[in-house]
Order: sequence, then C-alpha cells, then structure tokens
Amino acid sequence: MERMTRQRSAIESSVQQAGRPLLPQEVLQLAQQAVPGLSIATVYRQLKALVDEGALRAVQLAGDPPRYEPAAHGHHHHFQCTRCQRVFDMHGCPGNLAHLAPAGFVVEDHEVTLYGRCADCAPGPRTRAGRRRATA
Amino acid sequence: MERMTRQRSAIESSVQQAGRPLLPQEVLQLAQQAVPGLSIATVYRQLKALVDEGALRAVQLAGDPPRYEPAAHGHHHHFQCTRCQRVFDMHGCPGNLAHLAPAGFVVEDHEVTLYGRCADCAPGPRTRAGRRRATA
DNA sequence: TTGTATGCAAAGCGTTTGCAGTGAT
DNA sequence: ATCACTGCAAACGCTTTGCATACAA
Repeated sequence: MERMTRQRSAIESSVQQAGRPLLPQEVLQLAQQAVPGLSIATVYRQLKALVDEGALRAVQLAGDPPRYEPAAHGHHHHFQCTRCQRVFDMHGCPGNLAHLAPAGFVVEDHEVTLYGRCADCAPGPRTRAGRRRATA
Repeated sequence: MERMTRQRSAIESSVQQAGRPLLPQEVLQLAQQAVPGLSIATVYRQLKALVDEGALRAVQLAGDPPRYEPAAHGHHHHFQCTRCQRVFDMHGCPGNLAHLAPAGFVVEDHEVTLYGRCADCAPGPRTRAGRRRATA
C-alpha cells in the first residue's frame, strides 16, 4: 500500500490547509517548505494517487491546468478572479439545470463557474489601498 | 490585413458548419477535405486569428483542449457527453447565479456545463442497436 | 512586386514515465 | 531485507514559433 513519506504528507497537508484549490506548482512551492528537495514529478504522482484514493479532487476550469482541493468539501462550485486568477470555493448550487439539456439527453452532473473580481481585487468603494492578499 | 486563402476559408467554414464546438484536430480533418495539404500549424494560427477577429469563440471545458464555435451563436452553455466526449450547445441559461458568490465578490460572467449522455449515447428504452453516430 | 500566409520542423510547456538509488515498513 | 517512493532526466502530447517558400493582393 501507500507508504507515509515526508513528501506525501507535505503534499497532502499543503492541499488540505490551503483553503482554495491549488495548482501543482503552488503545491510544490508550499510542500517544499517542509521538504526542500521535493520534485515536481513527485507532486504530480502523489496528487494523482490522492485523487485516486479519494482524498483529493481535481478542479478543472477554463483551459487552466487542474487544481486540487480536499475531497471532503462536498458538492460546491468555484469562482475565479479575472485579475489574480485565483480560484475560490462557493457554497450553494443553482440546482434545476437538467431542463437546459436538449430533448433525449440525460444529465448526470453539472459544473458551474463564476468569473469576476474577488474581494481583494474588487473595484469600487470597497477597495482599500494596502490590503494584503488573501492567504495563499 | 487578413488574406483570403483556401486554408482560411476551409477552416472557417468547417467551424461555421459543424453545428457543435470542434477540436483543432477535428477542424483539421474537416478542412483537409477541401485543402488536402493543410497543416495543423495553420489550423492553430487561423483559429487564433479568427477568435481575435471575433468570428469564432473558444469553448474551454474541464481539462479538455479548447474547442471552437461560431461567435454568432450568442450566450449559451454546453453539454458534454460522458460516453462519446462530444460537446453540444444548449439554449437557455439558469440566470441568477451571482448570489452564489461570497460577499464582496463581483460577478462578471459565468459558465455552466452539464455532463451526461447525449441522445445517441443515452441508455434505456430509447437505445436502438445499430444507430449511427450523429454527424461528426 | 510586396508581404502575409503556409508547411515543415524544431522548440515550448505542462505532465508523465523509465530508471536506479533511497528509505519506510 | 523488501519493494514502494523519490529525484532526475528523457519522453510525451498538444500548441507555438522560426524560417524559407508560396501566393493573395
């Protein structure tokens, strides 16, 4: 079975603690803080293994490379900031989408993604100079 | 400006007449019926140019490479068959999605994709043996 | 004639994989 | 002592790009 290596736990906990879906490169950078010599190949291998085991889920959107998040988060959708490109979780689900499909089509699943400005990048009166970026 | 070459018109009309978003490889195959020597590099170059000019739109979903459709189709969403992987247009739009975003987030756009079985690949009573695949 | 568009092949880029060495069990 | 895991580098698949030629204007 799977062995508990420093690499594996560093990769898994990076994703578990991130609070938003992470790119493989972001996982590498975070996990390298715990395991300096960590290679990108191991990140890819472990991310794939963790997805297969059901610990993580791949979030694929709009031509971007896949991001990874804890599978425990349950059904939800995502919001991508058009300025900083980061992806955030959204709670709630529009539901009742099956009627959009053409006649004779069977709907099994759905994906909803919103695009716009995250709280940090939003324009207008709420903008404060010097606001720090959300936890990476 | 853009020159009207055989390659360009073959590529554009392939996408215009397809009836569903096409992958670059599919565009190549269709356009090669009109221009046998057509190269994949030219397909990529022209697809990019046509998107920049506003004639086509790129449809990007779930880790797949981008597909291309006529920009004239207006706002709509897509359905991807989990069996044949083809992508189809859906008319209609759930609307009222902005409330899903976290407080302070500004929604500018949205993307909705349904997954399931297309009419050709649907299970159950409608299935007929020997049914031919829809026009590729 | 002029310069963009093309075809070919090489280069990129993110991801995957073969291999021999490392280290968890 | 095993044998899965790791790092490295080569291999991959898709897309882009450099370059000399072809051809639309």
